[in-house]
Amino acid sequence: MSTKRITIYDLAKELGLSVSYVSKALNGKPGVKEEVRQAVLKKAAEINFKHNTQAANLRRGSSRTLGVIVPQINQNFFSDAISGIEKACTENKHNLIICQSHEKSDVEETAIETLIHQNVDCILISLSKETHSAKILEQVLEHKINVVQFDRCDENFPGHRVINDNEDATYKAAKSMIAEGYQRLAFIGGPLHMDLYMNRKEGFIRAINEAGMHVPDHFIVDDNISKENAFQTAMKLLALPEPPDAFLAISDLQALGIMLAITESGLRIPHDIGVFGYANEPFTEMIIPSISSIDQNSERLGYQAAMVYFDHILKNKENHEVITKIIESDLIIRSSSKRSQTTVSL
Amino acid sequence: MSTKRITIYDLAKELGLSVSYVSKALNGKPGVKEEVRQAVLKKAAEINFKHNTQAANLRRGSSRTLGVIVPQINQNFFSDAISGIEKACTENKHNLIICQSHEKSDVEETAIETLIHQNVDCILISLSKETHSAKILEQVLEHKINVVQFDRCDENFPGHRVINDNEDATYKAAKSMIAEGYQRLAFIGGPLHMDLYMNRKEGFIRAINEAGMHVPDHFIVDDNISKENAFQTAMKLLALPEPPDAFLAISDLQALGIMLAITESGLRIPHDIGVFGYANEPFTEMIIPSISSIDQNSERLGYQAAMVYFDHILKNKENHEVITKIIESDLIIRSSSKRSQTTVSL
DNA sequence: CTGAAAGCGCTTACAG
DNA sequence: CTGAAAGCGCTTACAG
Repeated sequence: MSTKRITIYDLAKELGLSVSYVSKALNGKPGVKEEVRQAVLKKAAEINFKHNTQAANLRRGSSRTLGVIVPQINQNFFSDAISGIEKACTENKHNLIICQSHEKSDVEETAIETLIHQNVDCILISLSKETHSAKILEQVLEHKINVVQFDRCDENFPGHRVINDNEDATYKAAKSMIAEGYQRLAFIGGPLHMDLYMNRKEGFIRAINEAGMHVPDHFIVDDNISKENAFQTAMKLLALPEPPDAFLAISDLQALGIMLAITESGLRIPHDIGVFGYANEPFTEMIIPSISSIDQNSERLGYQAAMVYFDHILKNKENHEVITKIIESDLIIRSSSKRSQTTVSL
Repeated sequence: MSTKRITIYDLAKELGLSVSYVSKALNGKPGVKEEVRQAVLKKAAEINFKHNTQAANLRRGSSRTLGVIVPQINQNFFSDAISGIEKACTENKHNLIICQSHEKSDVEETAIETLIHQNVDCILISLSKETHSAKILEQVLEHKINVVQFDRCDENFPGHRVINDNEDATYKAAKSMIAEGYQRLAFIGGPLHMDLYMNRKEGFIRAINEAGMHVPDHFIVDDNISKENAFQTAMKLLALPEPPDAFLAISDLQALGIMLAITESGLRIPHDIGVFGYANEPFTEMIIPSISSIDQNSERLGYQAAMVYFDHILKNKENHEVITKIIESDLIIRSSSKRSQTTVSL
């Protein structure tokens, strides 16, 4: 029943040429007369020949395929990063296999195994929340597969990485809030075992110190990553005799939780209390008041992560220099942190 | 420089067995002593052998890989559908290659070419907005690659499809608005060359007719798919001497644009005007007022699309029956269409 | 229960 | 400019 696939043999026979010559013609290798090449291409289209990439990969020893593992594709940061990776792959004629870890380190390990089995040339990875140490990645290297970490990296795993200017981003966000006249800033952070959350916290502290401000210890809350946690924490802080008058969060969902708490406490945003989010998720500009946030330029980040492979690893195989690229993020100031001039729009 | 990959030959040599026997042991084929199988597995782990899936696929003639093409992965409907497809693939030990058409039919064609080159066993596709006819899919079939369409299908291309109960969803939504006391319903639709938009329109009309209501022709506007278009249209309709008192949209972004127009016209939602969206995007419950919408159960839809391949195509190759699965969607009634009892929450 | 041999569809030295 | 042969890493009849 299963009709056989049309191969390069069929093509060669049709044309009365040798298989190896046809292969060269198809691949645009030198030493093939241009007319012959055109004839081969024409006949290929005619008999509906499709090159079998997998067979070629097997012979060539490289798959021309990258793998990417992210916690979740349904977060804009990651789907945009993937779009950037895709773009780099298309430009460089590579394929991409996308895997999700769903924030679980065992699923992450399975994904890595799969990508090894698939013989990918390089794995781009943003670690799951659960992953405290990226030892698995060493196994990948043993298989001569390259690794580029992006966004969520393990600092103990030495290797290429592409990240945001996390410290600088929160530093600038905090400074902008101080400039708006907020005096008692609180910081709602993430789990400190992840570098990026640590850095975001440090940026906040730097801005505070530079301004000569004092922030009570209990105004800095780590490992508070969900909307619900942030809501609870904000409720508690707002009930204090001396509550904060501004919140800096490390995610937009946190910011949303905080805003809910502020409204519930009968206070106004940004008049009484200012709020700053992180990631610039689409909903930040859809709600009222719109949420100030930090755009991570995630598509560019993804693109650059893939380009570490194409520009660097692929081109100079001897050079074992480790690359670190920093992608600048942008401050997006909207209503939620703009005390000086309150505008309301949908 | 490039250390050679560890192959089944190395494994066989280490164990003093034949290559073919080791292969059988690894694949759990019958006719291998259990102790031998265990020994092989143990040694494989020991010398860090990783099975080369691509080589096996080449020999076996099937890639055990599915390909999925969606317009955009950064829309929740699609990323959730992909999660469902992934789940089905994992359960059935298949791999998945994800491609985006970015709503362009030429990119879509390239993606299809890529998947053919990758020798996938089946392509799951939701067509791009630009694709008026899915002739390319016929080419896929010529290559003995199966096709399952989901969500956005070409009705002229005969084949398996998994879709929502689009007609029923808008029918129910419209009925719920009528029950809330809205009298003059308007429908802001999509491009009619896509079945699903046509069906959504038909559902609306059925509800109207059943209620014995009259809807003026200019209250039904097709091909108005963006937020901006919907905004403009709503502005125009609201300026009429006899404006609508409710809007049914076929996307949440449209609903948002409509709400903006209502607010701008100095009217209140849902008191003066009701709004119903479609797709149940996360932001619908984040804004005030929250938007009533239709949950498409997209993860289940994706899962079922993949299961058409696993349950049906893979298992009975002789049986050429064409499958159509309908995934029921759920009405999610929130503030924007609830006139009887107005609740406000963040 | 175990193994020798052919072949999946290509590409890459090598030879002419 | 053109071609014959080997081999990428597996699996699958077939034979014993």
